[in-house]
Amino acid sequence: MINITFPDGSVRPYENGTTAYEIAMGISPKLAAEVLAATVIPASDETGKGTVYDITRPICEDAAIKLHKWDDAEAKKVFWHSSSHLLAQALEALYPGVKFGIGPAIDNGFYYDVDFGGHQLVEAELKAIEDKMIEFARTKEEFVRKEVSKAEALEYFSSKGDEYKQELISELEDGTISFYRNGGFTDLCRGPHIKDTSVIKAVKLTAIAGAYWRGDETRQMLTRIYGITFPKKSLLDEYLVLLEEAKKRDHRKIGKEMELFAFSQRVGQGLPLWLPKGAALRDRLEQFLRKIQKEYGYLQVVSPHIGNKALYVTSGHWAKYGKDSFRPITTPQEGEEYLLKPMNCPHHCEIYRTRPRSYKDLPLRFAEFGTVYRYEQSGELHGLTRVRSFTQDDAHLFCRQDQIKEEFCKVIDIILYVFKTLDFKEFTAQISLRDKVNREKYIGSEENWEKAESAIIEAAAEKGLPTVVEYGEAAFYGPKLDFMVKDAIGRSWQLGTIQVDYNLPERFELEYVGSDGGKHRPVMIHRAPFGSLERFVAVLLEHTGGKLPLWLTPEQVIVLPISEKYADYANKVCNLLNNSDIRASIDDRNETIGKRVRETELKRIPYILVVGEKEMEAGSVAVRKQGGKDQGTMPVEEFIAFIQNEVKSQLA
RNA sequence: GCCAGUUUAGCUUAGUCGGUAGAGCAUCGCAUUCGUAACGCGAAGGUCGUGGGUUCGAUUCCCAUAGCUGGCUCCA
Repeated sequence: MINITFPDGSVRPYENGTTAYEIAMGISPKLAAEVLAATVIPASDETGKGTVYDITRPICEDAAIKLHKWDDAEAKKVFWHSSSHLLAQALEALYPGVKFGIGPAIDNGFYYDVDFGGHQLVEAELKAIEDKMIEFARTKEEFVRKEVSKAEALEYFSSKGDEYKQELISELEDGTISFYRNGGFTDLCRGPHIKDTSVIKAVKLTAIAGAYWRGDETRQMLTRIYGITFPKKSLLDEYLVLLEEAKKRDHRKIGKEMELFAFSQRVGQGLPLWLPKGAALRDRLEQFLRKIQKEYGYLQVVSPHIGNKALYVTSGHWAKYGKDSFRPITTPQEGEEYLLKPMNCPHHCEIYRTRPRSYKDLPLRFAEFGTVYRYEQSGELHGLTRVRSFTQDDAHLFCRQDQIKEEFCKVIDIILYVFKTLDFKEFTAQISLRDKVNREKYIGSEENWEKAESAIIEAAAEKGLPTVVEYGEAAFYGPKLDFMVKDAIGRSWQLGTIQVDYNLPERFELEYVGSDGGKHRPVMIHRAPFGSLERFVAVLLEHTGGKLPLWLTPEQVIVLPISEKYADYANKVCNLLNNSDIRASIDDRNETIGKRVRETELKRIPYILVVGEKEMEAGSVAVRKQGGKDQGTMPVEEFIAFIQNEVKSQLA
């Protein structure tokens, strides 16, 4: 007998070799039908993390168990991974001779990389594949696990002629290899899987894309088929609705509708043009940050858009990124070369060097809304989130070793204030450290890296941030802390970043005179709460669906006179608002009030003031809030105070 | 950069199995002077992304090229 501990702490005895499915059955058949996977934490497991098991896999020692239903991430992962096998099974039935790469579960579904030989898969074929998957799912095929030897595994796939699987197997250790079979399809797989295919009720293949074998651009391009499956048809429908909602919130669409920014083929790929309303929006965001940064002791600086190549040779960026950047700008002077600035830090280092610095000067915080230019690969460009010209809300903090943590904490405070003001309620902080093994790409000493990494970890802990640690995600010059926010419909975006840098001060030979009279090297911290204005505006538009907070939105109020007769009064109201720094305009076009209200709503303007006979006589306005909420009629002065209060409360 | 798809009026789009294109919104004119999500009538607007090729004839077929989209790789 073995003892199984349940999440509520209760312990029950079971026969050795019992399965999660049998345990669930013992509780209720309904539960057993819904359980897709189980986390089993054997008493001997010192990490306490346990392993996700197939529900049919025997449990052979005392263990804690957690049964996973669809709502758990673990269950979804197993479900989708199994679905990728179902996809492969369907593909093998429909396209005999196809070869398979890998087919994992991802955040939203799964994919399988497939080599179709000479065949070019087109989207029209997906429907037939979906139907075949459903057909197989209904036959209730069990996922059967089988341990195989390395030789056996190689033999199977070489007879099948699948060189991709053979390559994968050749890298595995003998004795750790397992196959899973569903119906007539057998795949190399570590598992775990769902019990059988019958729980897969709804299938949607979402996209076809090219993907390099093993992510290596020098190797074979495989066809990647993306899909998602659900245990209920209604869940698929909900998912499709969410996709529609995401489409509606696309910042590229909203940016066009709200006339914020545009692109021109003639200006060039990835070079956004900010239209008047968008430029004003940026300006408001800049002022917002300037104000708080001033409170935190930042000093605003300005640096040119180009810099001598020598500057980037010194910084090391030329060696690392030179070949993939915009080409150097030449001059009439033989041998003279300049680069469009790809970052602001080297310039700020030179600003630091303009005079000898004392330990009393530190920390020194140089801030700049600095526009930088990077030659991103053409296929990588996307709306405002990935462009070739963008403006960083950049700052570099030069400080003493003992000040790092405090400076870090202060930056975290600024970032949290930004998130709060812009209503990003959910976020996590990702601590990016060096790769655990492969360390030759990092510049700087082991000792300095250790110090930097622990400073970040401590600061994050002190501020109580929800954190995840990622190894191998650090920049080449230092570890970093990145903030990932969740938007209103649950998608994750990377925003603010804080990075420690022991490298540039070294390269630029930055120094300060300490209290001991000796020369010391300052530490540099890069930070950008928005990341870039472009990216931030994009995320903000997707987060809010274009319904920006009142303080930020391009047009706050529109005044609609019922007819021409009240246009003069409407103008008067509009002027009063403008004089009180409220962004108001008038729409006195010869259109019905209904039509103008509709158009104003579609333009996402927060307040509509309707004025006619009654309002003109009383010196009042009839207030309608975005979405049709009638706020009643009030004197103009009262409305002005009302708006000013709302703005003030949003910025508090 | 790589794979695939896509590009028709300012915007959203229909369409032509090869015979030079049709709509809604926006714009302009007329009518209307209106009380909270589309009043009516009329007009104008397109060398169908660009350059080649095939053809009696190309927006449609083929090739090249650019932009865009979805992925891959990349992201200082």
